[in-house]
Amino acid sequence: MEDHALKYDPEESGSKICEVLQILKTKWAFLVLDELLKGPQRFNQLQRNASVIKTQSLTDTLRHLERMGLVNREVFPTVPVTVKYSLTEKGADFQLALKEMERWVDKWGGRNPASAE
Amino acid sequence: MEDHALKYDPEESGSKICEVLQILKTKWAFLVLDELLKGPQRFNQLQRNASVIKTQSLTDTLRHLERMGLVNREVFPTVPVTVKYSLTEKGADFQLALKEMERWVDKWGGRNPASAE
DNA sequence: CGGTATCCCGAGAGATACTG
DNA sequence: CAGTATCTCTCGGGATACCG
Repeated sequence: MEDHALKYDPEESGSKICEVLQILKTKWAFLVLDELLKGPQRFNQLQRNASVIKTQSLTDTLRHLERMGLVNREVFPTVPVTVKYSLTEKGADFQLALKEMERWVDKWGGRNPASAE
Repeated sequence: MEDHALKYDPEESGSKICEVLQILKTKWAFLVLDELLKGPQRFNQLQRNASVIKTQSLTDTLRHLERMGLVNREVFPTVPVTVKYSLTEKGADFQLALKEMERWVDKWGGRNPASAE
């Protein structure tokens, strides 16, 4: 399994942004983190709230974020197993970046600014 | 040509983050924007400074960002053509998000915090 | 409920060569 | 210099089925 996707070295490329991208790995990470900011959630909740993400991608993303230390996974051995996902301090701290991006998209919309079209 | 990749509707998915991801489209966008924050650059400069991005991907990304209104492209009909890429107001405004991510990666590093490994 | 296991496809991205 | 044109290939990710 291992870490795999290190096609380039962040240090070498000279950009911290690269490092961020590698930690998050896929775009879904942004979405999952954003979703978990609303509070801890169980797997199915996440799936419903972020329904654009498919089961497999969601698991992958969660596992990855867990390994990167952004997400906590707690298992409760109840009758049907219950699993709670929550943000770690590291994960929660990413919220400022997310909020900034939301502010940005809020301000600039999806398209060109002066495009009357 | 058109807009193509709208596999899901941002509104429907309920997340502005999705919208951001669609505007940027690929991870390279982050890197290119970050690079252009240092000032306007010509194609080859960008390629050298962000050498992890290959020619084709760089063009794609630049064209995309241009269409999304984040980047300006100016052509100077000098002897060998000169092309200058710079950020638009919209593009430059994304810098806060980038800086936030850099602060974050700076603080939390690439790995788990308490991971003694 | 909370996943894992597969199969499959398309797009992102690498490498190389060529052009106005 | 600043790209475009291909070709290939990997991998993210969709769909579906099954398991503890």
